[in-house]
Amino acid sequence: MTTAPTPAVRSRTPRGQGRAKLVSAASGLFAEQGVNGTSLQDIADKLGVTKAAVYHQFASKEQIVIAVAEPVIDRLSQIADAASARPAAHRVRATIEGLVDLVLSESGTAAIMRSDPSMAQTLSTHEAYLQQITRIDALLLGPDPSAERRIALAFAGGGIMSIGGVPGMEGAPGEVRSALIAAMERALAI
Amino acid sequence: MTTAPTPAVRSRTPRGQGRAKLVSAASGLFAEQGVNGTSLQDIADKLGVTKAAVYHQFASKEQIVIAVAEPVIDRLSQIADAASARPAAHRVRATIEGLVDLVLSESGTAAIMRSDPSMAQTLSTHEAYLQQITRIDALLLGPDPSAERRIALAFAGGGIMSIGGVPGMEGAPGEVRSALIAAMERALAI
DNA sequence: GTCTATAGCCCGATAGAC
DNA sequence: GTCTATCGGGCTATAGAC
Repeated sequence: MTTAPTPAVRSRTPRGQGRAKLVSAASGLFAEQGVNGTSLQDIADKLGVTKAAVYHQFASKEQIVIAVAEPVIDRLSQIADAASARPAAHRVRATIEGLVDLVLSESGTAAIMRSDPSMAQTLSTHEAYLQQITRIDALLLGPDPSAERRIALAFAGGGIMSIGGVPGMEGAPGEVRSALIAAMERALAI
Repeated sequence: MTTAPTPAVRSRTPRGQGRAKLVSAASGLFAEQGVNGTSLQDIADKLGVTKAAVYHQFASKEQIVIAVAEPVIDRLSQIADAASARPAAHRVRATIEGLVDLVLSESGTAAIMRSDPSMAQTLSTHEAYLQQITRIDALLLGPDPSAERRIALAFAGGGIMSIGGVPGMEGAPGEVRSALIAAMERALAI
């Protein structure tokens, strides 16, 4: 069949250059002030437009919250895909590396996705998010995990996702990455 | 001199049984909904009174936020005191044990103190908090820490403080405690 | 796709009676 | 120490012109 090629990721951004800018602005504000602490007026001001212009792009504030989270959810999916394709012995390491790279590049968004109450409530009913978190947890736990390892995962998960909120992590890039990978491997080593 | 004994901790709760109930109610709501997501009306409703009654006890919402954080700050101070009094070789372990006991007993409050943007803003100008955090960090870092250890501390600090937000941690109490201590020691071991 | 204008609601905070 | 009542303002969201 010679059907027209369907773009692999047409995504939820049908057409819109302004939409991407809006999501970027909202993401930064959410990370600084929290979701509840950020009004649509704040977002509009940062873009130099009015609230009504924002509402032309998104039907509600919750839709903006989802749009902010979606790139991170997509990357969680990619991390789980890549790790699952590797031999069992390398899956934990591959998952850890993927998560560290994720929080280093999307630090603010990753942090609020774990800790912001408003974001948490939205994501708790967002199937795509729950699916990917379940996959990541399963990869990090391995088969037949002990209670000790489950607790260590809760600890390590909170640690890695909270890194974005910590100042002074911008210094030597490669060093931060390897140190975080090492710390997470140690935390999970049981 | 035989002056009247000054109560060691008269605290900021001059007189008030209702005040303690109010702080307790606010603490729970802050943990569930975040500070920005909790209105004075929410707090008043949980107590079965009106907003005006809440304002009789606290002059502003920020004063409630500080009152919620204060017991945790006091315990951080006690942890640092106790750990500092021990031989250098035992200080890290003593600090870790203190922090684990703290998050297991004040889980919700500890979590929001690390992650809630509104709480963070209030605490960033609260000298008592900054002092105790500095002491705890110094105890966990030890003398002349490497960059690697500083990064591990940021990771471990986020992990331990976020435990309160994780479900399913209510199970076997002693087991959770020892598993968390072990995970944190491993994360910091460099 | 952006604007002005506004509806309708809830917010934090205050005044004053009991 | 709790109440009723209210102020001024910001919030999400909508309507409709350009």
